[in-house]
Amino acid sequence: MPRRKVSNPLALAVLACLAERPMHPYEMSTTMRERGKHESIKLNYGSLYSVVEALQKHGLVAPRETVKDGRRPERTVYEITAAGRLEFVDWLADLIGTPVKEYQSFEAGLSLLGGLDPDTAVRLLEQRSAVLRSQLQGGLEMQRYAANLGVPRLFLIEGDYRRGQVEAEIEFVDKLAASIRDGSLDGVDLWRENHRQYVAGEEVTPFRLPSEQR
Amino acid sequence: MPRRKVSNPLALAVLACLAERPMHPYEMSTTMRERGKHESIKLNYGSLYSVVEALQKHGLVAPRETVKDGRRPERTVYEITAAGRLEFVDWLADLIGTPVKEYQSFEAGLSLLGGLDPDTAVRLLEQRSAVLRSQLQGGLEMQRYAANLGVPRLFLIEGDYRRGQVEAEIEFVDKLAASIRDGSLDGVDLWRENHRQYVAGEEVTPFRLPSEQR
DNA sequence: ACTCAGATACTCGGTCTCGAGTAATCGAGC
DNA sequence: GCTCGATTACTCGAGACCGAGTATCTGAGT
Repeated sequence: MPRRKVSNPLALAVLACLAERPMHPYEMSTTMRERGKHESIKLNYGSLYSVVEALQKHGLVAPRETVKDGRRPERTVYEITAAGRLEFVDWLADLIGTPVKEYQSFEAGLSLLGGLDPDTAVRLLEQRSAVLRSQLQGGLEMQRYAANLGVPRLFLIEGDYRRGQVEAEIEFVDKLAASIRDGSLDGVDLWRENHRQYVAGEEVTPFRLPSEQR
Repeated sequence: MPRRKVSNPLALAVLACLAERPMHPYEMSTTMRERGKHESIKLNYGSLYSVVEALQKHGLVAPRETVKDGRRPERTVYEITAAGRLEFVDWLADLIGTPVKEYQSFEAGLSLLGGLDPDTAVRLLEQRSAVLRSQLQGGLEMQRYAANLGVPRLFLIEGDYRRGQVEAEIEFVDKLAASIRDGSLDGVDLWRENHRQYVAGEEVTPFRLPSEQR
């Protein structure tokens, strides 16, 4: 059983919306989009409806009324319950106060970097750096624009966080590329040799710790 | 249809293992653990076997032999195919060269930070910072230990990346906590006022852009 | 020689996720 | 007043994911 009865972060966003006022699911989705929350919390319809249903099953939200409007599909308006408010702050506190390990695809890629040849790796890292830089640029403009509209910084901190992470990643990527290029990274010689064997069709001698040497 | 026939990163690790030599699934799992790859790529048995099956279905790996050893469950040894090798480098190149947006739970939490009261938020951010610092410490020791054993840096870069990300996060968290505490973050006054209303049972006046003001 | 923890090797079915698909209504423009 | 694309609002089934559970074997200790 997962730590929480409903574990999709989208459920937290649903609780956040309903903490403000009752809504029907589709309205939650538009609200989230308007406020840019979908940049931080994955939103898709399938999950939205199943998450609301799950929240209801656990008594964290409750249907308040179902409006039938012409022959349109009826909208069910939900409200948050007392238990839902508790769950909301508890969950949120958890997210902020307790870091959890998350698996990122770039990290996965890095851990297998040896599977590429060094020159290709450098080229790709440089490409990544360039894309990250332009994303960073875009993010900054977005933030300046929002600030101009008068949105308080408080509502833009996710962006600040993201920016910090991207900046750190750029720094890392650039340094890594450089250290492969100039051979200063410990292990590149070995790496180069392995790939030479590989393209030559020879058997590749995998790395062994001194202690594992037979 | 996802970008790749098999999209679980674990499949990439499987290809990486088989690129080295034929193996049976369980051996892949132990190999990954020995090399610490499970820190970067989520590994669990259920996924492992279904992923191998999926790879086989798409012709990226093929069973080489099934060994029956006493009355133990038989082990099926797989090998990588030519198509599998192509997929491996192509996928890996993609992971390294092209950043993708990933949803992190802390970012989700930050985007809803307004749901906590400011003083609680500060307390939780301080707590997070402390945990991150100790994780960072642990990671550094691990790395020093591995370096002492003679593992080339090349095989530890995931850790370097992670460290950079954690350091950036600590910096962000500390700055954010400070700016809430001393009130220098634009929007805290509003935030405080909202929570005052909230605990007083008054109706909370949500933030509106000047342009949305009625 | 017996026991029992730990390693080996995998299976299974329930839950969660996804996103394309459906179907009705609104409204701008001819 | 008609058409067509955008918006509103939700449904559904295929497939991914998970991790507890099963069954066997090895080997250290008594």
